[in-house]
Amino acid sequence: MDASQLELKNQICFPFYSVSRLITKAYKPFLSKLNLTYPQYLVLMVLWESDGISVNQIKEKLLLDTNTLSPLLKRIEGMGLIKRLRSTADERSVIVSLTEEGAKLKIQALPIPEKMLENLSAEGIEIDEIAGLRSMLNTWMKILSKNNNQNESK
Amino acid sequence: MDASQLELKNQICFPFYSVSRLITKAYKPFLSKLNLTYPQYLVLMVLWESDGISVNQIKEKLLLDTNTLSPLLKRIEGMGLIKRLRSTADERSVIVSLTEEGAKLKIQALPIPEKMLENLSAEGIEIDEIAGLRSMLNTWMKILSKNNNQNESK
DNA sequence: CACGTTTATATCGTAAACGACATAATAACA
DNA sequence: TGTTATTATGTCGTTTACGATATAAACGTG
Repeated sequence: MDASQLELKNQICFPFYSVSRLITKAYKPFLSKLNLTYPQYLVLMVLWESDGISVNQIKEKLLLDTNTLSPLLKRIEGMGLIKRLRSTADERSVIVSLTEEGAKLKIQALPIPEKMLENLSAEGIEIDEIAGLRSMLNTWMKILSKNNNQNESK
Repeated sequence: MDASQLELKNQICFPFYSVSRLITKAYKPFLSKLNLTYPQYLVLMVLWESDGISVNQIKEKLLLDTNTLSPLLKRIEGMGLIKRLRSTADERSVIVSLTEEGAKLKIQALPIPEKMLENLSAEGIEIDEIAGLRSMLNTWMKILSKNNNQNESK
């Protein structure tokens, strides 16, 4: 049992946790111009890509549970960017769709990803490295979320 | 301006955000046996490595601000694992040190990192890959946290 | 059709995160 | 020395996360 494994620099979760928070913080100047938080921006990205989907479909795309999504969606609705309507086909489902204002916000959001990449590369992070890392993380995401679902169905 | 950059699968922040949450969730079964949350575990790891340091030193190691750390430390103190004492040398500082109970908890925490690695590799994630990723993320952490400090001092 | 089960969503409580701001102690320097 | 600036910590309010639990609709099966 190697005690050095408990040192912070040898942890795998800690750098994930920190880098995730730091990148979210790096998004903040761009997102605060649109009066959005990062999770709100994620929801809108999902809807800009596929409008009129159910809460459950958003849950699956973002890997967030409904106890997180429900209040999050309510706030975005309160800002007038989305509407929530019970599905008539299945009254358990709630369909989330963009308002005109919410759809228009996409235009202002368009330059954000590019600007973020510019910022990261200005900090000395290679663009190639980012692309490689992204695909690796997407693989990890699939593996870990599968495990997550298995636990849920226990 | 490429609209596909706004798609979730092309984002760099989203996989970080998700993988970070999923790994934290994977820690949960181990940590809940010790009645700890992940951030509480991080604080204890810092103290197990260097006991009797100031809140400010913990802040620098974990990249968490004092408005997050103060209540976090209070909770850990409430659990009887640490003590907080004003430094006599500099009365602005608060020195955090482990209680006997807090120090003993390290023994129970020792097997956690190894078990986590076993779990990840059982999921199909290569150990080599983890080591490489860790060093890459540690580099990113330094770059992004430097930028973070620069913003603070503006 | 009745009734237990699953599904979709939501509420509640607690613990992070973090911006904005407050407070007290120390440092810096005119 | 007096006064301004900086440093270390903390409080407050808001938004996420998420476990536990609730509720209503739909499904499955005898």
